[in-house]
Amino acid sequence: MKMKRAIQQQDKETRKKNILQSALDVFFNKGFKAAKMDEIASNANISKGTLYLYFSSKEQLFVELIQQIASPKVNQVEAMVNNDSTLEDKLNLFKQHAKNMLVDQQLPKLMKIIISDSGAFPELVTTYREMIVDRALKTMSQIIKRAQSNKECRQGDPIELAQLLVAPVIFSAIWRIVFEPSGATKINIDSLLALHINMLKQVLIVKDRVDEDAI
Amino acid sequence: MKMKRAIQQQDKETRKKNILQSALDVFFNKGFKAAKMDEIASNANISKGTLYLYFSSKEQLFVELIQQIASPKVNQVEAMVNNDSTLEDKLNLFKQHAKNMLVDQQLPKLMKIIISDSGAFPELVTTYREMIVDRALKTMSQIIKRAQSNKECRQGDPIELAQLLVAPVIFSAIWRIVFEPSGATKINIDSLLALHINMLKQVLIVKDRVDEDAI
Amino acid sequence: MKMKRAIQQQDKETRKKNILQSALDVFFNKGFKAAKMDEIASNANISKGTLYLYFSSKEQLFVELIQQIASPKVNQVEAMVNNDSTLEDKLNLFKQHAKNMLVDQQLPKLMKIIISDSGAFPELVTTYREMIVDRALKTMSQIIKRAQSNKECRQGDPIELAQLLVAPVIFSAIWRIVFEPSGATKINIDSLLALHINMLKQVLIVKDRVDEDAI
Amino acid sequence: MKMKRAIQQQDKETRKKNILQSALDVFFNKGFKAAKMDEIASNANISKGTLYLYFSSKEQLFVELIQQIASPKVNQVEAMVNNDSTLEDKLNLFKQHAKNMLVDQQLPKLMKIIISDSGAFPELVTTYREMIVDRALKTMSQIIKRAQSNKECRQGDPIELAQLLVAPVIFSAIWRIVFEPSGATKINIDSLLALHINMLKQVLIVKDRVDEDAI
DNA sequence: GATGAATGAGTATTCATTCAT
DNA sequence: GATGAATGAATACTCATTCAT
Repeated sequence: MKMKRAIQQQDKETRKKNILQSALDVFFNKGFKAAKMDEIASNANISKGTLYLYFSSKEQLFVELIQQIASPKVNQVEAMVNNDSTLEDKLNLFKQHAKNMLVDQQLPKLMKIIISDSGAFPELVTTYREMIVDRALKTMSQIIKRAQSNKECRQGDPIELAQLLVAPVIFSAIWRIVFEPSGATKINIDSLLALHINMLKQVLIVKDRVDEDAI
Repeated sequence: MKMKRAIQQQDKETRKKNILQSALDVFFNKGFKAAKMDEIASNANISKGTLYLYFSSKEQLFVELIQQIASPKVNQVEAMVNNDSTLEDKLNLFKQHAKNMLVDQQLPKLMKIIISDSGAFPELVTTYREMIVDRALKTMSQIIKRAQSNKECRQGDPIELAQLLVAPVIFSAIWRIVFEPSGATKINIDSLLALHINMLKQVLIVKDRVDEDAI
Repeated sequence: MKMKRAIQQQDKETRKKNILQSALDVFFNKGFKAAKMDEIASNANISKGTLYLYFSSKEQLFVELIQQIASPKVNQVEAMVNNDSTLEDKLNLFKQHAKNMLVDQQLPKLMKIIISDSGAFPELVTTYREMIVDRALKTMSQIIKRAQSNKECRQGDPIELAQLLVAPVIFSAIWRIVFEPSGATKINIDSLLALHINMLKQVLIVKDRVDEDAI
Repeated sequence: MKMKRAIQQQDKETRKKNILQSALDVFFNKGFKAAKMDEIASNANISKGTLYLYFSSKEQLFVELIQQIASPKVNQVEAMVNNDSTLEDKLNLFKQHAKNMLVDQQLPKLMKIIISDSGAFPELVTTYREMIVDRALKTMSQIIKRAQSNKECRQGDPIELAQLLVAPVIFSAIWRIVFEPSGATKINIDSLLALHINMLKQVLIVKDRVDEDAI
């Protein structure tokens, strides 16, 4: 059965979105090499030929998929720092963003794809890291650095502190993506992140009174 | 040139080890689907045909590889709990084990393979998780639970505390495996784990009474 | 952008001519199999769909192209014989016709197509041969035969003499079509044909005086 | 049914020859684009996979085929000039070589392939032309030039004379390759070449003195 | 009538697996 | 036991043809 034609530019964009969504599923489940263009096409309810009207090759589809997903996330990450509340507020905000990201799953799925196909697409890993990962960690470490100069935060390498802040989010992402589908106990994201952030606040945030700090 | 025949049982085992090591490299770098039996064979200095004298199929080689690597790790993990020192000692020990694991890279590589091919081998993920991950987390959480009943450790869900304990190790593993080859700043494992464990000690360990500690 | 409708019969014919011209270029450059309908269409400034309003298939377009080009040539060839001048005049006329044909290139291009796709279209080769080649050779051989009975021309198989007359034209056509585009020294058609015809005249034409002929 | 294995280097060469022979047939009949690797393989009584053990791609097979056929011909052509007999002897020798070439058909088939796929492989045309065609024509024109300086041959551009010498051979090749399979009257090569060479001798060869000739 | 989006049969190429040597 | 030549199923990609707009 023939698909309705996408004559309008708008329809074409929609069609492209459908294909990218289907591609995300298939690349995510199978990895680049094992993903079949046929499967991506039929999951998007189009024929193989139509796929090639929108993307000139498997590789181009793959690369564009990564970019489409990754791009909007950059700003979200950056948004967190343009906000001059207290460190505590920022940690709370981070918790919220992290939760959304984990629930939405797009970024975790992307992460899984990147991990899987890092060997075959080293440039992609570089791009993704520079665009998202380095940026996010840099943003976080700047927040911490600023808080440290305010005496709001305890001392310690800001980059390593940012890594420790982020680690449980990565852990949760992998858990959900890799282990839960195979029957693992589900992680309670809310609870885990709350515990994580609470503990961090306890160690990081300097209480105003000098004497309390004197451990 | 023909390879020497592996007449002795011992030689056979050595040959198998070589193949598995080669397979680990190739599966790790390419993923299951993109890995070529030819490459695994030639990296092990044997012919393609010989490969099939030791493993009946690519899939069987893959499965056996996972098991061969995973099995010995189970005991290492379990060893940590058979030791009734203080929580602080145990956290130090964990730090040491974690560092070794990250330096040795076998387990991180296995982790990458599992993540990559989880879609194609769900049973394998289950096995790996039950054998290693669940066991490790359960062990950690038991340590914490015990410490909590000793009043040595603050309250909080022991499983989630174990997850937070483990998270930076996972993070470091992924960083080293995925990002460092593509040019990321290298993680200082020692320093990061030290910071992590120190912070954890600060929040978790209950200082009983000042005088007891001072002995 | 939509093309103007070819409402008038005249427009239709023009459109068809355009398509055939475009098809000639493409079939000539690529051969039947490698020629793309898309390219033929866009070179004719119409859409792929429109092509099918004029020709029901690639094959039909091909066949019709051959016929369209070949047909008018038949009469040109035949025209040469309906002319009762001397053999020398006829050879001069042949030289002129040959030169025009080589300069115009349509027939040489057709020849290249026929050679290339003879395997796939044997009936076409038959048609083309019967319509053009056999006819031309027969015409030539009749001229020669007639001249022989006039004692204007030396003896010898008229068909073979016709073939030898034509051979340098075929040679020149191939040279121009195949070799010149890849950098070969250009043939000087005028000069080559003049030499050819002069030499032929020397051997063929019987000078009036009996004693000179007595070799 | 599996083919016997080519273990010895010699067997491999034989296998390669078989494939090239099959490829010649198929490329000759269909042209490069329409030729199917499957057909080449099955005509050589091997599987498609085996083809790729000997040639890495269709294009490489094509190029190697051209070279394999063309290379040995170069020397044959050159051989004609290393011989300091009279021009008449050389023309007779040429007649003989030309006949052999036409009967053997390998070079005519190659010529047809070159003509057909000249558009897609311009470098190949260049190579073939430089290796064979230019060389042959240059050889012929040198023979003529030398004969002209000996006063053995009449004046005229040696290159054009060489082209006229060669033209009927090209004509015959095309006739046999393209027209005879579709039912054309067969050319009598012997007779046509004899007539051609005789006529050439008449115009070209300068009879020194009547009495010398009369011995 | 004209368009070009959609289709799917057709083809080059790869690679796990077999098995004659 | 070891080898690597042979196989053919599997898969990315192309392009003639159709037909909704």
